[in-house]
Formats: sequence, C-alpha cells, structure tokens
Amino acid sequence: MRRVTPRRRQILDTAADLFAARGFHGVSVGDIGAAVGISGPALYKHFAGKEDILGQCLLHASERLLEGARALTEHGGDGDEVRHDRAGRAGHGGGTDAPAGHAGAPEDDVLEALIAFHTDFALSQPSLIVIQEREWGSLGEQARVRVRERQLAYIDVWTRALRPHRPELSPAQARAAVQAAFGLLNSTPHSARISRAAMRDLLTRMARAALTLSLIHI
Amino acid sequence: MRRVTPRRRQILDTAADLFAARGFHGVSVGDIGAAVGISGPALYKHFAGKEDILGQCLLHASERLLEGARALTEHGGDGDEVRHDRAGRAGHGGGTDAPAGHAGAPEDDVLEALIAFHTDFALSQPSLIVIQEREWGSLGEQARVRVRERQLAYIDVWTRALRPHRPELSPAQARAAVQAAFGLLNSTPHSARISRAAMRDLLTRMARAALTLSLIHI
DNA sequence: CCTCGCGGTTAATACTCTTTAACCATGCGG
DNA sequence: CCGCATGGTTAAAGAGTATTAACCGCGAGG
Repeated sequence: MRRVTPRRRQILDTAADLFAARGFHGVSVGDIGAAVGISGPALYKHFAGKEDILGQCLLHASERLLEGARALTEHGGDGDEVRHDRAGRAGHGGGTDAPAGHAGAPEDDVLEALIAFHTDFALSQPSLIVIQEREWGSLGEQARVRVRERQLAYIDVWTRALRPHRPELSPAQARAAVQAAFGLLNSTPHSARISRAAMRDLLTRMARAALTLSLIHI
Repeated sequence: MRRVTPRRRQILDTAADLFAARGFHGVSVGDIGAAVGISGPALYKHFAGKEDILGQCLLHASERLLEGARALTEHGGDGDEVRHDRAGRAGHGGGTDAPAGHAGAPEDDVLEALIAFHTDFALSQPSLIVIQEREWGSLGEQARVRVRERQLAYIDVWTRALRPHRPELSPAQARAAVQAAFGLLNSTPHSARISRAAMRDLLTRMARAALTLSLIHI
C-alpha cells in the first residue's frame, strides 16, 4: 500500500478531476473506478478508502506547491530581503515571456518567481488547485492538519516575499493580500476561454499589479 | 409554496451557510432542519426538495448581484464609455472611504462602483458568494440555466465597464480579467483575519490595480 | 362551533453509498 | 510445476439518504 505505481497515479489524477468537477461527496468510488476502467471495490487494492484517495491528492498537491516555493527562496539566503540574483523558473515547462523590467524596481525577486511558479501550477493542474482550496475540509483529522500545515507554510513563504514590496502592510494584511492573489491566480479553472499563453501573461500581470501597485490611488 | 415567509428566508440563509461550509452533497436535509430547529421532512412544507433550496439560494444571489450591477450602470446611458457623473454607492451599508483620486483617470466610473458593490456583497454574504461559484453544477437543468444566464449577464456588465479602461484587451481577454478579479474579491471567505473595513480597503485597491494597472511592467 | 389549512411530528420506503468478503486469473521466482 | 502476490471480479452487508405517508395541534373565518 506504499509505493506509487502508474495505476495509483492514474487513479489519483482522474479522482482529482472528478472531485474538482463534482465535489468530494458528489463522487462515488464507483464513479472513480469507472473513470479508470475498473469497477468500484477494486480501488481498495490500491487505497485504504475514498478519503484516503482525496488525502493523497491533497498531500501531493500541497507538497509540490510548498517545495516548489521553497526551492525559489533557498538560494542560500533566508529570503527576507529582495534578491537580485536570477531565480530559477521551476520545472513546469513553458514560460519564455519573462517580464521586461524597466522601472527602478527589481525585476527578478522572489515574489516575481512565486507568481510565475504558482501561475504555471494553476494552469497545468487546475483540478489540484480547485480541490486544494475547497475540499480540505472533507479530510479526516490527521490528514487535514498535515495538508493545512503545508498550505500555511506556503502562504508564509509568499507573505515573506511580499514584505519588502509592501512594508506598510501588517503581517495580517500581507497574509490577506497573498490569499487574495491566490484567488486571482486560481480563477483559471473558471475561465479558460483564451489561450494558455495569453492567460499566463494576463494572470501574472494582474497578480503583480494587485500585489505591488495596489497602494496607488486611481 | 410561493411567497417568502420569514421561515423560508431563515431556512435559505442557514442552508446557504451549510452548503458553503460542507458542500451541497455534504449536507443532509436533516442537517438543514436541525439548524433551524425543526427536523428533516418538515422542510418539504416549504420547499419542493433539497435541490429546490439550493436553487432558490442561487437564484436569489445571482439576481441580487445582477440587479445591483445594472442599477449602477443605468444612469440613462448605456455605460459603454467612461462616465464622470456620480455613481450611487449601492445600498449595502458601510464604505465611507471613497478613493481619493489624483491621477488624470476618472475616479468614479462604473468599474469603480462595481468593485465597491461586489466587495460589499462578498463581505456581507460570503456564503452566497461561495455557493454561487462552486455549487451551481449541482442544480437541475432548468434552474442551472437560469442561474447561469444571470451570472453571464453579470460578467457582461463588468466586461463592458472594463472596456474603456483597457481598450487593448480582446473581449475574451477582458472576460478572463473580470473573472480573475472575481477570484480576488471572492477570496474573502478564505481569509477574514483582518477587520472588515481593512479587508474592504485592501480588496478594492487590489482589484483596482489588477484591472486597470496590470499593463505596467515592474 | 367547527372546519380547514398551516406547519410540524414520526414512521416507512426506496434508494445509493462505502466497505468487506469470497473468489478468480495471471505472471513470476524457486 | 508450485506457490503466491497482484489486481481484478461480483455479492453482500450496513449505514445513510431524500422523499413520501399518515397523523396531529392550533389559530382564524364563516
């Protein structure tokens, strides 16, 4: 019941899609089984139960987000000040359109890298994004706290990256701003009528503006 | 089965909270009944069924949003150009902190009013916001299309209001930008660690920046 | 007075769901 | 060839669900 066989991976992927589309309680184990070509109780050869499937989805998603974010901040420093060295683009494919900086502000700090990273993740794994933000309450106690820990740590990485840009914000305000930016970036499952590249460009620009320029009055 | 008695209103409100918290399929009619002090099948004296309750919640929410938005645009004009006359603040209480404009841009156009209106709605009715964006798929055919019509019309009002600010965006891009802004404004149920006034201010500023300033490169 | 509709009750029906049990094919190490 | 783990099957159990049925107290209008 431990290793990750291709079948298990397939089950997790299709289950994530179903959970995202109809909600955890709106999907039966029969539905999941049928979606992968087997039927109902065969899933119990791979997972302990329905809740375990959701748990593995969420553990995997939150872990990938957190580790990706931490990889962007750990260039040797603690990430509490704006860094000017090149931030790696995170292995999620695509994304040749790096923002052409021109103002005095640093163009390649951690926040910029986080925006690009999260946008790529949301565009490539919309189902994981959806269930991560709305289904973590359907988990049992132990799995929920583990997922929640990673989610809070992920928010914390973002909040620290935002601080140098917006020193006037209190920690609580910065957290709220980060979560609002998540709402913006995670809106991609609800739209998807323009090309992926255009969506990526639009979302990164909007998130950048919302996070760094929102002190300007119109 | 038609008129809106206080009991019916109470049922709809508490059901909306439950649906927002645990999802439509995660709430039983017994749960809803218990939450209002009656038990289970008594709900059928007021509504045709569980799905009908969700339908009335969503119809009500989408109607209030659409009518509120339309009231802001209908000052006699069609709202396709930026208007400089005073836009009414929408009767949702609060909100004395009008943005102090200083740049050349118009400070009180329809978009600004829509941002304020939607922010107020999201802050005062978070449950309706949540179920409106994630539970409309649990509706039957006829109710779903009626709710969806209103939602699309609401998006359309926003998109038209955004056009004069961002003429370079294609209609599809403008729609995506509007939905991203909704994601940002609707993030309020996930945070709520700062005061309502501070949240209102933060969200309106971020949405304003995301929608109107996102063409600026950092 | 008395009927009658309104809003409630509990019991019962007819599912559907998760999970377990019992069984079976197949490929592989010895 | 044997044994057996792997991954699948169907049947069944047991809990939970929405919905309906049958019944009841009660306040108001004739």
